Amino acid sequence: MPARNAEATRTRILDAALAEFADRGFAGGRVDRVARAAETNVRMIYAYFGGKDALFDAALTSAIERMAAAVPPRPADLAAWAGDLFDFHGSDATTLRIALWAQLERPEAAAEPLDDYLAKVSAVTGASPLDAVDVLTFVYSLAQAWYLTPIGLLLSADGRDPRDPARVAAHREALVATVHRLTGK
Amino acid sequence: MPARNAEATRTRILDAALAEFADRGFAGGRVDRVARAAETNVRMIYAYFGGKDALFDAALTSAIERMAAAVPPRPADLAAWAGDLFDFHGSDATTLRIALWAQLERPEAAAEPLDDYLAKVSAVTGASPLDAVDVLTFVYSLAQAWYLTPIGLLLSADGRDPRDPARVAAHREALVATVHRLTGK
DNA sequence: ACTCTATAAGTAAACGATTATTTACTTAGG
DNA sequence: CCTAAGTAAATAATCGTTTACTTATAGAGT
Repeated sequence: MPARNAEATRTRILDAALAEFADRGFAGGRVDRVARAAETNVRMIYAYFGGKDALFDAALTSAIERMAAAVPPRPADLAAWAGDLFDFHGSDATTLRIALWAQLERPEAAAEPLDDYLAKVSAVTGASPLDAVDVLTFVYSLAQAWYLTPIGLLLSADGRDPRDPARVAAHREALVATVHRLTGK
Repeated sequence: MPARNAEATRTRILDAALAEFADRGFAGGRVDRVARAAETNVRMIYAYFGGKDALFDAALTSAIERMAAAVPPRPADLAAWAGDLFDFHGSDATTLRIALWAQLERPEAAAEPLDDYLAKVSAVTGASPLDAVDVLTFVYSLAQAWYLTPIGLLLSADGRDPRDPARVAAHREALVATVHRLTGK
């Protein structure tokens, strides 16, 4: 391992950028903070990625590729797929957050990476009384619902602690059952 | 109508801030742009609201109060409520966007205003096999699903144009039917 | 009615701190 | 020793906030 490693530096920048943008968004994300977290300097970011815009897009694409790899499309069993997505977002909020931010701040860039992934799911949606794309948006949305709900709201409206693993597991069960019913059993 | 009107100026600032923050978020929102849109100057914003943080919170609360007034809670008919929410967000994306941004950028401030509103819905959830809070998060999420889906994704995955009113109406029907089934008919 | 004035409403400009981006320079390695 | 990798520092623009100032308006005292 040489002291100078372009590939490794690029990867460190990408990882740091993903963490930064998922946490603070594009407008709130700081280039010099990414450089410090990646143990390099801003000049390298511009050398490898061109600018803040391109860095964000690269981080977004990277995150969605990881999700696609960790949670493969399962068009034949959407309920199981929803459960997988739920677990994935529960173990790490990064992907959900950067995707949300992309949707709000850079809607053009938001579509492309998700496109390939979700298209595979909508391709074969089994036998449902509903339109395939409607089902897809519903299922994808249901899998995120828990994490999009303000925690303070859950704390006050629910009798149980939303951070309790048992509570989360209960919601997961409700999710899988709901998608099951939604897709026509 | 006097040339000097504190109440009117305050209202203009609040409306301009809501539009600005819904469009660009907290970090991306600019105080001087709000001042210009409100036909006043930044000093007034600090006189009336104290600072950017408090201005955002005031705009968020204002937006959710408008939503609560326009789409009253209907715990007895969640499917109809979901349809109302869908129509509301379809006619104006402001509330959905600023709420999403608040959830990402200011999670502490995000909960409170929504709290009262959604608590009323979850209070009486009729007869459902699922937990009341689970149902609430599902229904609220389903009503937003269409607008949280990247338009580019819909354009490529769906055979129909997602901006076509007929297509939107079809999704609305699917939404109401789904919530109906979800709440145990 | 009529000033006079205290105070609220409004404005312009500057301050100080950041921020994305670039220029100029240094160093390691084949 | 030449090129790619890495670094430091400057640039130029921007942004939230404050200071210092001006103007209108309502009400008290005559």
